[in-house]
Amino acid sequence: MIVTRFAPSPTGYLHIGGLRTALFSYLWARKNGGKFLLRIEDTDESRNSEAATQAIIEAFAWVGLEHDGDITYQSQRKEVYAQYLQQLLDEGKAYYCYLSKEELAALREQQMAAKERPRYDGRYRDFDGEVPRDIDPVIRIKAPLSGTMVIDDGIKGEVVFQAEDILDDFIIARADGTPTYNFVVAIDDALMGVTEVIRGDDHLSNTPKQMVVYEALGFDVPKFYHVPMIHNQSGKKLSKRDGATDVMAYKTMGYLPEALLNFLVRLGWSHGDQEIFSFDEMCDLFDPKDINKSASIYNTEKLDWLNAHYIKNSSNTELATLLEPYGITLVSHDKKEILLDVLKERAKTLEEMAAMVNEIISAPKTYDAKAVKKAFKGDAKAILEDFTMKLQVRDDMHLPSDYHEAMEELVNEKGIGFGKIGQPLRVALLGKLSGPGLDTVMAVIGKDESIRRISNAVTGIEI
RNA sequence: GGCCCCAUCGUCUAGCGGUUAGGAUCCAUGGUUUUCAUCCAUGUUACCGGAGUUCGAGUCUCCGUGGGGUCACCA
Repeated sequence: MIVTRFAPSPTGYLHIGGLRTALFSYLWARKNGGKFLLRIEDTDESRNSEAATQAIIEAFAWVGLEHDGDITYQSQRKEVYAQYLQQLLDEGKAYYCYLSKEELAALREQQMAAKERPRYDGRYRDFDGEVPRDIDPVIRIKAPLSGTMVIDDGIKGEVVFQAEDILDDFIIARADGTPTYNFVVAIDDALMGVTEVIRGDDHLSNTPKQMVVYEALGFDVPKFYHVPMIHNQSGKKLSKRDGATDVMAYKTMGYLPEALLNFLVRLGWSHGDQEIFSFDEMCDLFDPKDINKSASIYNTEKLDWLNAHYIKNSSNTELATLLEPYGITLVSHDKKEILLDVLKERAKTLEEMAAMVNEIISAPKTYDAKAVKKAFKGDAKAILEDFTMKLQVRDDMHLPSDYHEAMEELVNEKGIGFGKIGQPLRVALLGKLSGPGLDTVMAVIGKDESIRRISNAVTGIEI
């Protein structure tokens, strides 16, 4: 069975890049009828926070990625790591190293000065002399110091490292006894039964170290897929400092989770020319072999387009609910269908849509000066007053077509173009020259409110 | 700097030895719309450079160049 995982360290919100690798892992598990596990890498107590863990869970919930089984917390597995540490010590595959931090730093400086690669020199590897007192030792693992390490990566292909280029006896437990990342990752992935590790390719150079651990402990090495980074506009690795990378910020800005996922799945992955993927389609079609080898630049132009697409295809009931966090209450509005039918063709985000609702529902507080100048010339006011009379004599005004007829009648009687009435009317109703069809606007706000706004404009606008 | 990865329109990408190098987005223009947006149509724009292999190279090889990642008692 295929088992994948997402293993964030809870140091802040979940960001876009993390969500994408999580999505890839999720899809690959679903596609294969396998499991997708979630592990919180909270071994560094000084940097972790419970709030960050909650933020990650909240983001997962919002986009609808469900992990299988319970969440694994590394902070709750200290005994497990201690046990394997002891095992390696007992088997002579790891050893205590009494080199102090200061001595290590000095060694590194010396090597750098000599233009050598900074690395631990192995002085305690087979040490049987007198052990220094007053030093809490770290534990180092015996790594192969020659030979080649080969990663059969599902995306990059075969990646070959020379052990002497990249390895030394690296630290697997700190002086305070806590285990380090490369050690616990390997243990947890093995114990959790993870068969496919899909992660950012910034981890590619960590992989040989983890392979050392797998081998020392006799675990099977999983299949690795190192996904190319997402870069920011300046071509560097996308980080939390780049802004607008908090997944939940996209909710606030009015993006739909299906749009965000569709956007992310196409960043670095493709299935021919297809652009639109439903969640089910993604699960069905995703394959890591179709992931690109090169990094992509983060650019949300396409996200806006996708979001507009998914808004258009949402039901009015769904939209009414989604607009509520923006202070829009439409459930009981008798013209909500008409309003939403029109607005969902126009909005790129829910936030934008909410603003559009407000522009229609509430009377304009100000009139755009340019719009007034353009629309209120000649006999505009007279035409508006004529139109008011047309409205007043009509009953049963409900549909946009009812208002359209009234406008049509007026332009026909007066022998004028639609613009003659449309322009000033638009300013009167909305305060500006753009917006949805006037017949729709009037149908939504009703006859009385329409007349009120027109009369306000006629008396309130100075020409 | 060492090691590793990468390289097609501005951006996301298709291509897997023979194509007028395709799609999407963005942008521009036209149509639809009383306006704006939507929608539809059209258009501009790309194989990093150089050798080699081959009848033929965006595709394979090598060398450059450029970009990125990583080198912790962080994860």
